[in-house]
Amino acid sequence: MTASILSNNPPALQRKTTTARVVDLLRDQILSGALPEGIQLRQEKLAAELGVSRVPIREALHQLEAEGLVRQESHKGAVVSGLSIDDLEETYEIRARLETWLLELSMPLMTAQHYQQAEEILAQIAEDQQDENWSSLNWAFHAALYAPANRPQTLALIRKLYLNAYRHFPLPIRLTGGRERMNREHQLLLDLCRAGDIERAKDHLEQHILMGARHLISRLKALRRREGAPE
Amino acid sequence: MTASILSNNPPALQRKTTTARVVDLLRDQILSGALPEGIQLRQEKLAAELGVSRVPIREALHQLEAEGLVRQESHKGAVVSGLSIDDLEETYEIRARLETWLLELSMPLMTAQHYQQAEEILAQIAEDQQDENWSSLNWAFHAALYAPANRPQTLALIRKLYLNAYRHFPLPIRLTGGRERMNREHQLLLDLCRAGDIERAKDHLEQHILMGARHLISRLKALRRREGAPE
DNA sequence: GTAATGGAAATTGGATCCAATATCCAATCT
DNA sequence: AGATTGGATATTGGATCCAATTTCCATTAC
Repeated sequence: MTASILSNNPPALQRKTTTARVVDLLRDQILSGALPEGIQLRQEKLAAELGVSRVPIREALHQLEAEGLVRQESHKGAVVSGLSIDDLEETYEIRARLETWLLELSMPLMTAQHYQQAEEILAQIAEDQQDENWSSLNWAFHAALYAPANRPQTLALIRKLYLNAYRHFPLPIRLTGGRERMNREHQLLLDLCRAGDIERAKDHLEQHILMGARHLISRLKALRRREGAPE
Repeated sequence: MTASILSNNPPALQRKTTTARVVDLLRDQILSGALPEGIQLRQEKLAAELGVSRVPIREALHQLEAEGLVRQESHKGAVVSGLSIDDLEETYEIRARLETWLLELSMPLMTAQHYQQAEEILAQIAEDQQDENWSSLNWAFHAALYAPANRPQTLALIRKLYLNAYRHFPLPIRLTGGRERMNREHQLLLDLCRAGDIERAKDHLEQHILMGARHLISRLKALRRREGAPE
């Protein structure tokens, strides 16, 4: 390839700096799993592939390190970081706490329009037969439920946890409980919201999140066992 | 001054990279309030003061940007970021949620040793007449209560929120409710833990956090009103 | 007098060059 | 043979140099 996966320069104005675009690109690749956990990120290689010098690469790596997506050691370079099983479990517990809270704040403020919007996202999920956009649609559904709570920082935090937890898994593993169960749970959650039953909705959401975590973790454990002792 | 606030090189080995030390230094200065919200960070000036080239400065700024401590715009440089009042309030709400949760997990696992440790921190706070270490001791007390829960990620997250919220205020403002009230609340919280009364302990902790937020915010509002419209 | 314009100075962004450290492999010693 | 050492190679870290953008101020037009 010639120069530049990056050079999709917006025709009119190129507002973003090279470093920022490198950050965005690498973040996408990591969160999507294209750059899997544990892989070495060589500065020169990346620079060549993206058609830039090493400087923006280095600045990008520092930024990603602060975001927790890569780890760097002094003269050894950058590696895409992973999550231990304990970390993963904890991440889901935090999500369960914060999401049930946002739902509680949100429910009294929900209007027909909100229900409508959530319903549409569920319809999109149903249409998405190949699950190409499953992850982002799933997030969109959750986010739609919490929107009325108007807690942008919390929402951003949860989103970060969500993406960071999911990224490690190839798609088949993410849909642990099966599409149908997921869809049923989402629909039930939305129905409980419509009914205004805050307690049951919270309980259900908590189960939804923690069950997902449990399935994911058991699959992951099995996977890692099969692979022997992955360093 | 000659070269280098940084050059406290550990006599034996200098393990850390220059960039990392710049990050640590700037983070400390920002979180301690030495570099106040809104101040411009000129790369060349910093480089000269620290006795290094601009490269590690730039990498450090990118890292701090990812941590949310500074904001950068394309050719305009870096500015120490602030929190809006809404953001501040939200931060405290998140803390209230997560900390009451950790306390709930923690309490059944607490032993005499944990009580002892917390008590010692309270003693240190009492001794610290000038409140030099008030902020870190206050955090240490909270962290000590949550230690048995064994949720390192959550604890790190809360700590980050804590520091990021407090940094904007000069010390007198932080101790909004007055030393005595703070100490009384801490002592009561610890007593409730000893008594094993989870519900009351959680309630009290929540009030402790949210009241602190309310006082802080009202003081801050007054302060900003007095200053006219600070950009 | 005020607004607009042009250009110099200041500042950031990116590339290249050099130094420091780590890694790898062959030669040597036990 | 296996461990160890020494040096070549690869890779990262830091400094300097150049280009691009913004900021500021003086000049000009109205």
